[in-house]
Amino acid sequence: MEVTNDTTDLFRKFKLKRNLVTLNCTETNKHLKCNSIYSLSTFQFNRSDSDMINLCSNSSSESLRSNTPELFVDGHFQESPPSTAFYPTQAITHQSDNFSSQLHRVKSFSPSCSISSTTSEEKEVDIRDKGPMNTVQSFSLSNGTNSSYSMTPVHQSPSIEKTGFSFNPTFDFQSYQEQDEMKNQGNKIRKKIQKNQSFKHGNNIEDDQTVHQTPDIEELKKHEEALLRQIEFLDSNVYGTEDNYNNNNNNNNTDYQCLQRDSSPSYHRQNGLCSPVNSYGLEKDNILPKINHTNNNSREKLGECVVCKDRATGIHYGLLTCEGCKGFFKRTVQNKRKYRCSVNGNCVVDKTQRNRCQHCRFQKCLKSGMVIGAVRLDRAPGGRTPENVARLYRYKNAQNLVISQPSIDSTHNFECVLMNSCNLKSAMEEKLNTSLSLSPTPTEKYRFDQLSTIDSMFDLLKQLLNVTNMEDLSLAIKKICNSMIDRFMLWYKDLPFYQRLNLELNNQIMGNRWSDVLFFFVVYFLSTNTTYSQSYLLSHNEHLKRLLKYLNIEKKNTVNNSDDGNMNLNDNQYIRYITELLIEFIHLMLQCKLTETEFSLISILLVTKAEEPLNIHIHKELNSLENSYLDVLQSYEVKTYPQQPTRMTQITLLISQIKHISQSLVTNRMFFLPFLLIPRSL
DNA sequence: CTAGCCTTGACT
DNA sequence: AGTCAAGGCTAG
Ligand SMILES: [Zn+2]
Ligand SMILES: [Zn+2]
Repeated sequence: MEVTNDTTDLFRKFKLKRNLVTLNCTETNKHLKCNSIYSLSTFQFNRSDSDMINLCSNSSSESLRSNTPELFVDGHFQESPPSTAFYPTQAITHQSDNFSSQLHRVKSFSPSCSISSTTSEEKEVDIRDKGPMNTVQSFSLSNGTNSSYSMTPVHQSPSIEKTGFSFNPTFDFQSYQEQDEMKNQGNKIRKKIQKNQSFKHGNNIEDDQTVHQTPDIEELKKHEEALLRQIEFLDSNVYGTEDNYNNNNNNNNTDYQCLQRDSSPSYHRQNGLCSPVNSYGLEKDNILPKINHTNNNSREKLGECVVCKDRATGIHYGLLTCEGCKGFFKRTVQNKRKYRCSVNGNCVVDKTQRNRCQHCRFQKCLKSGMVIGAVRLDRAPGGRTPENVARLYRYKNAQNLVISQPSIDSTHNFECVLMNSCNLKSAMEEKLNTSLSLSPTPTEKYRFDQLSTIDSMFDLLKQLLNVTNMEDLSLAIKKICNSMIDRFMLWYKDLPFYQRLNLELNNQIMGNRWSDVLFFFVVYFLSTNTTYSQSYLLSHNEHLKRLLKYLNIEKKNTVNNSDDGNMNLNDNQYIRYITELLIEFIHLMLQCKLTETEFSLISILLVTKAEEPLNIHIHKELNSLENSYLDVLQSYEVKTYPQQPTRMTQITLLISQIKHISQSLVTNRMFFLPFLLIPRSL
């Protein structure tokens, strides 16, 4: 491929059709590198000839993790599609039809891939970006030796149109870029950590860009496969115990219920190669109102718009909606319009009033589950819904079915609960209560992708980084805790065993374990964020300084409420004690340098530990669950850190410390303590 | 801007 | 040929 410096020339070499870029490559024995600036979006490679094309991920550690950037529209995050490989049991993911074995690694969200061709014939490689934008955003090409070229579709000369790029000129590409940049910071940090102690000992990925990545990948693949096998075993094991349990207790009428294991949505274990046909999981029987017998008019039988109750014309952007809401949603997303509610954000959205407030209408669209990513960036009409969007539909639909009880109603004013007292526990309880009883309004659960929970948690915490004023911080912490709890619940509900445990138990676990997980997240955030020096994190003075400042503010804000505002002398002693503990814990975390696998396993272990006084059978059930995950962790440690035989013990210690500290923080109403350390300067 | 109607294009 | 869910067009 003749490479020139002229980007428009480069563009001519790319035929773009919808989300498809065709790269014609005639280079011999050279390596071409394609990097998406969305460093973490997915690529799928199709090749049109039968020659061998090697596709390698440049940074193998990356493949373990996916982070598709989120869209930010009108004050709300739109979820990105479920990712792969973060939670062990979900490591197997959808895979495109065309490739299976060869591209196994690549399909899992590798940020950058290299293509090497071995013949001199012209090659055609289709690069299909499966990222959230559903479009190839940008590529940089390098021929592996000296020069590299980058292409960004925006702000290019009109000649691009020849190639089929038809971006909306007003599309603010830059800002999307920046947002992604920001959102990915947390991952960069973790990336760094992984690089330091990745699976290959001392194999620096970056030094080795063009050749010999294969061993890395092989290694990783093996490792992943091993983990998967283990997990499959784990699953069957859990099923087994369940069966045993059921067999042994046919006569016992306990409150334990085996939740429809067989009808569990298949997306959990969807082992790739799902045909795109009807794969949304949008089974009409489930989502359409059953009115067929009353009115068989061909127009009416679709039902009513989920958003405004007008007559629906089909499924648009993932939801059964009317033409109006469809168009409105499309215009809003295409033009990136921002609305503001002139009242209080609670306007009624129905057929007659839907045009009164655009803000509230769009909010309802989002809350109901319309998918921003389904609005095509390239505006190409026709065709089928791409897999990444279909996956989202599937995901939402599954959520819809799994959570039989309506979940957290985000319009409910939990913030008040948090503002008035620091007692997060009551807020949590309230959340759980409402989540059990309240109306079936679709909720925030739709807005956010389960599998990037960790990232979204980190995004929340990142908001605290630049707070300089203690008063703001105090407010922000409460807000963020609130959101984190929501996300925690979503995270939990997507764990593989959620559907197997009964609702009561699940709620009990969520109600008792949220603090452990949140606390762990925060400290993990602190310990992996490179902006903090070790001396800062371990300084008693810094801890106490911030804490006292915070308590003063709190005191001021709660003059009338002596219940929360009064810190007595005992508290002073407690403060010393807890600070000591916390610092010790942070120290341990810094030493451990947890990998993401460990991080996710620990999170799961935190919720699977059976501590509550439970029915003996349930206790057993939880125990075996915990043990299975412990086994996974154990085998992971043996494989990954053979030179650190005590690592497993260390992690067990970590877990017990987490539980101790977080419980202590909650009972003493000091849960905010670790949050105080986040701002860079106060 | 809105929303009804029309065109597209992948897939059955 | 028919279905579905994208986008486009345009009178109101
Ligand atoms: Zn509607
Ligand atoms: Zn409004």
